[in-house]
Amino acid sequence: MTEKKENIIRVALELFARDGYVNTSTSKIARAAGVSEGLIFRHFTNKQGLLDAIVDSGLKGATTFVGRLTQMVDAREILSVALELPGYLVGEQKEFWRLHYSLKYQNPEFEEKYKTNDLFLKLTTVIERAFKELKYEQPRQEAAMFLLIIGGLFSYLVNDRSEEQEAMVRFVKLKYHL
Amino acid sequence: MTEKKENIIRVALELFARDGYVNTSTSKIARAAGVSEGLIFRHFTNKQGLLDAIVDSGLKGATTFVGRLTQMVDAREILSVALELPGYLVGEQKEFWRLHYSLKYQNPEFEEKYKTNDLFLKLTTVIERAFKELKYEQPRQEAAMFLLIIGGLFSYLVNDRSEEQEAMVRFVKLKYHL
DNA sequence: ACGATAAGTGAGTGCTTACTTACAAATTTT
DNA sequence: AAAATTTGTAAGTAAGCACTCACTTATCGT
Repeated sequence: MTEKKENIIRVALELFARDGYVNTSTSKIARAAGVSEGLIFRHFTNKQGLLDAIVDSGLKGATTFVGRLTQMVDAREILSVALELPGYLVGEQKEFWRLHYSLKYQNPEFEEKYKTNDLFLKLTTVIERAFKELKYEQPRQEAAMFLLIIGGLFSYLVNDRSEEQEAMVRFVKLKYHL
Repeated sequence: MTEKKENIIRVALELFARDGYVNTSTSKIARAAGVSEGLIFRHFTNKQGLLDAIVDSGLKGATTFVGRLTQMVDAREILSVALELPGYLVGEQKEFWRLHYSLKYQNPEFEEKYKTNDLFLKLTTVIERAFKELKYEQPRQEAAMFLLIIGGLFSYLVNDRSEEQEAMVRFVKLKYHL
């Protein structure tokens, strides 16, 4: 991976996250990255290809995190670590997760295309298992609600409300005796 | 309001919600609405003006609903009705709420511009008051978490998952003894 | 019936868009 | 060191964009 190619990816993520995918032209990206516009197409074929490269690399962090979760055994630990998922992921890739949300509500095919639902499903399964082990009466529903809260934590962080996110994590841990 | 003007608004909402604001050109709207493109600008000055008209009218339902909530006295009724907010609003204006979410994550100035935060704050206040009256230990945090769940209900509905939304409403009502 | 205002049209306008092409320079392979 | 491949550029291109303008048609108060 040449330096210029890395530049393109880095700058494109920045602009996509700030202004949105559709509002960011390839000429803007080229200018900001200090390369010719043609180079974008040499490396990524088209604008969508550039987005694909960004999303693929961005989802890796989430995939490994969820992978680690599925291997844990202690139910309380699973729930506790799952609660820290948003803070962990957004902490090191905030721009990517902003972009993720803007794409999700703009492009209906987004989720299936990048298989974020698979990831989500895995997360659901492992959380449901934890609630089952903790003898909650409706583990499936508990898991769904827990995931709603985790989703909310994401949106806190993506919208620069990290204090509220931290307070909420503490509060939820208390509520669930974690 | 002439029939053609109404047509423009209706069709534009449909296309904005389906394809996104930026991806929908004024010429497409004109064609789909059966009017000349110039008429859009005669009535709404520019494309943003058309969006403003759509959002202003779309937010009215939410405003009156929250207004009614603030006048209720019974704490349990407040929480119960608040839980039905997403179903009620999305039920009759699903396209608008899809659009709302896509704009929210695309345009950073969206919330302040249309004052949706005011609405959200009012909702927070009334729910916190309800939890206080019900003698919950941390009414502020309880309210924040309750709102996270309500936000999740919105995203269920906007993504065509109404069964999950209904199941969740029932489950939450049970959990909070509503 | 008339004059004014509002509603509506359609052919432009200049600009930006994603993308291509022909070519040059750098790097790697043999 | 020659050949082949990869990386890079600059100047296009056609299509689409939001918006304008000169104009016609309909509505309506007097």
